[in-house]
Amino acid sequence: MANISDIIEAFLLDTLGDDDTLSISRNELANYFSCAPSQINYVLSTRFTPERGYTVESRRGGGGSITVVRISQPPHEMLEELIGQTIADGLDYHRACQITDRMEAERLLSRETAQVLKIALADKSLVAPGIAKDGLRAGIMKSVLLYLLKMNDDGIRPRRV
Amino acid sequence: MANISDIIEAFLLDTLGDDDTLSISRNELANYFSCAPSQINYVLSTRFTPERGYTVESRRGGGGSITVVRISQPPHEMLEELIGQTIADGLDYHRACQITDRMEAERLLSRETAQVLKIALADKSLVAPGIAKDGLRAGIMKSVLLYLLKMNDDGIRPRRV
DNA sequence: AAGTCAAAGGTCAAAGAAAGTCAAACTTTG
DNA sequence: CAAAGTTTGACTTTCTTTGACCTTTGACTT
Repeated sequence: MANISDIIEAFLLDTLGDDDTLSISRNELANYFSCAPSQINYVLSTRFTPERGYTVESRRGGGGSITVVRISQPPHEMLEELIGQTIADGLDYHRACQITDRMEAERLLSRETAQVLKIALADKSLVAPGIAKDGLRAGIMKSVLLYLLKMNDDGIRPRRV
Repeated sequence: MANISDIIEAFLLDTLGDDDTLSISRNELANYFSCAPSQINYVLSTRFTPERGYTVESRRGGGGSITVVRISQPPHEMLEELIGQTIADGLDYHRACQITDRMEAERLLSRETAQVLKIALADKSLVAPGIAKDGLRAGIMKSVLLYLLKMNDDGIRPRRV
């Protein structure tokens, strides 16, 4: 955690607090952290992405600024979107973690469940000689997402399968 | 016992002490012990395995580092037993559900997590042409069980995998 | 209204900083 | 001696930092 990017990310999240929008000046921020202004763009484009539930807007010119927006989306919409992305063509572990983290952040999964799901989807867990793990992962993830979608749609508490 | 790997292992264990996570810089460590950086990977992959109660996380790039996470100090008997059975010769869905239910009953898993796990282990989630699903299931279940040793042993907050 | 210009922010690629992989060489051990 | 375990180093991948150059915008002239 000794890199500037993480620190700036933390700062932004903290400043954001419970609000869902935050406007700042790129130059001021860069100055505050004594880094190149483009560093701010780097942080924004790697951490405040739609995948993680954020959007960034900005205006140039005098008095311009950057606005970070937390996206709020109804659960089933988000799930559908994630399912769409998952079907595509396999899911590597990294992306699987992103999706899981996102679901956790959106309270669609408890911390524990998210954790266990990640374990289940890890390369180590998927012992499949000669089989594309990414495809396997996609299949599992999709099932889980569909299950959550269903739960969510009819508000039923999870029960025996 | 005078080989570097053992010494590094001892050092890490000692530094870990009573904590359950330890972050270090691979290069610094290698430098400290005057060995090749990849030696550290060797130590981690042979000694800090899930079987022995550890997992390892890492990040590359500037400010990157390696984190060793202790899953469990003393292996828990019931889980060990289950793991043993699981490794044996594959796991059909039915048996997977039994184990999952048992874990739920033992309060090792919440209802939600148990549910999601079952979904993940269902036949239809495991799209693997020509691969023994039972073997796959065993691998996944084994990983999850190993992970759970930690929550059970010391109720520590789950963290990133 | 058109032109000018400084003040924002944006882009991109190169350099730097870690960590990961893998196979070959070497050492121990049964 | 053969098998198993270690050690090394060359090469790869991923992530971060920096800086040079580009585009947009609004205010201020003329």
